[in-house]
Amino acid sequence: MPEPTQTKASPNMADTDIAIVRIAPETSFKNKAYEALKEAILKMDIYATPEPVMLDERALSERLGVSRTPIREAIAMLEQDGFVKTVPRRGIVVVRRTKAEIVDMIRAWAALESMAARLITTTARKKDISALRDFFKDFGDDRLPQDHIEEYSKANIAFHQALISLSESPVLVDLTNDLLLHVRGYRQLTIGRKDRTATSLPEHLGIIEALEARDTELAEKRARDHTLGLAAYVEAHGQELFT
Amino acid sequence: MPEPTQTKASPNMADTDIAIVRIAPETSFKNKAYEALKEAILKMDIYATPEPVMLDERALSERLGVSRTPIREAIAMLEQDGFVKTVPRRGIVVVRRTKAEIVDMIRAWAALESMAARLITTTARKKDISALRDFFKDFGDDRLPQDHIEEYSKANIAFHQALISLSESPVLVDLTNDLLLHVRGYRQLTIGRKDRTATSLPEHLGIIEALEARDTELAEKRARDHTLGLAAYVEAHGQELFT
DNA sequence: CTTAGATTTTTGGCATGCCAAATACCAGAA
DNA sequence: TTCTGGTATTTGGCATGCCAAAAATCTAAG
Repeated sequence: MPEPTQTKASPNMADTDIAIVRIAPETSFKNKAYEALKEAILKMDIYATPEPVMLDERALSERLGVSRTPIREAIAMLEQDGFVKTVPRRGIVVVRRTKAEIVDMIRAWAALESMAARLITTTARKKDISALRDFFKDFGDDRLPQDHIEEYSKANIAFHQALISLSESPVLVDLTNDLLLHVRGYRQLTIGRKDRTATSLPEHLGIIEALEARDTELAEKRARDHTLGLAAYVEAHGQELFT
Repeated sequence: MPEPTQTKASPNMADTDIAIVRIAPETSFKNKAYEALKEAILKMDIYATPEPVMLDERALSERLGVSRTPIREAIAMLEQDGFVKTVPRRGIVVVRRTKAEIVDMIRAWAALESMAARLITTTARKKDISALRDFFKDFGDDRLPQDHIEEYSKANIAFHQALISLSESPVLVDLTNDLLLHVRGYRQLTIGRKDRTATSLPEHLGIIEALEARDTELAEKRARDHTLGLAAYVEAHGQELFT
């Protein structure tokens, strides 16, 4: 039986072949809980308090208005992501990354982004590459990034995500997004620092130029060195975040 | 209350401060199920049959002798890994990767491995680098890899994993291991192909030499190009796997 | 007041059962 | 025979309740 999953449709139905895919499966409580918890974890400043942040299944199920079952499934998913760790009979703790781990993640990010840069030089359209400049159109000699750090930081992240998207590589996009979620907590405190912001914008423009020039090796190198620079910066100046 | 989670220990206990962490929490059914299912999925040849492979919660719980609850949690974890996908009221399907996805994963792998090569040139010990040759000590002009494909394929994977481990970067190790698990199904059918095996060993030796020479850029390039070569090979010759 | 020991409470792990959606199956009409 | 409508079954989603381990609390001896 060649097509066991497809019931034979009536003739006038098969010919029209209307493009209906499937009705919205309206996400389950499990997925809703996963999204809600993930957002909550990312929003909280895990590194503010010295005590580990704990989660309670029953409290969460009450807060979200569902039973513990979907909560537990969501927790299992978050544990796979590395956001929480459940200690048997002890509790669920929100994972805190060490400086070394953050630096390590940024290095992996650099690797993935430099590969994205490679791919872009061979496949992306000129128009799309040039559009990357738009993220920084609000900044210039008359409006320095270091004077609008919060705003520039947002543009910065958006630029990097758009850059990687241009590679049209789902794997690179997904992996870097995951890494970014873990690094973001620190990123708020480091990427926007004035001393680094000053060099950031020219480096970004340099990456774009190399991409436009279809210079694969140079684009890769600039993308890599730029992000490795961030890693080195965090490694050198991120100490105060881990007191 | 500064330390609410820590009971005040008796003096003679606190002074010794013995390095006992915690007795083995003997993995839960959830984790056992996760490992068992993961191994089962990796072991089966998903690409052999044209019909999608389905899993059944109840059948699995019966097979493993536990209730559905830990099974469902394990399934949720596997879904995060991208090994299965549960379709709301339809079933749990083992995910089949397209050729494009596999190629994409191999490219990401190339990115991560080339970064590992970079790091190794600056941190690894000479002794450990040279030890990488041992994986291929059973092969040479008198015993060609293409004549012992199965054996060489194993050595090949072991070499790559050992290489990345030398970077001492947990993130790179974990990410590449995850990617390898997804690619492995294809790898059995492609990495061992004679036409590619012939060039594989010299390339590996070339990587090792660059690492020993502490030539960061060259090591990175050789590691990247080697794995990108595999990606290009799969893209060009892997068609028969997706009939 | 300190501390060892018993007791209560908390917390995650897990089994069980019901529900609704989707499917498979079946009988009757054309 | 073929198609249609309805029914039984399958399947994942979820709520509930009990259990044991660990922690917190209480109690009484010193």
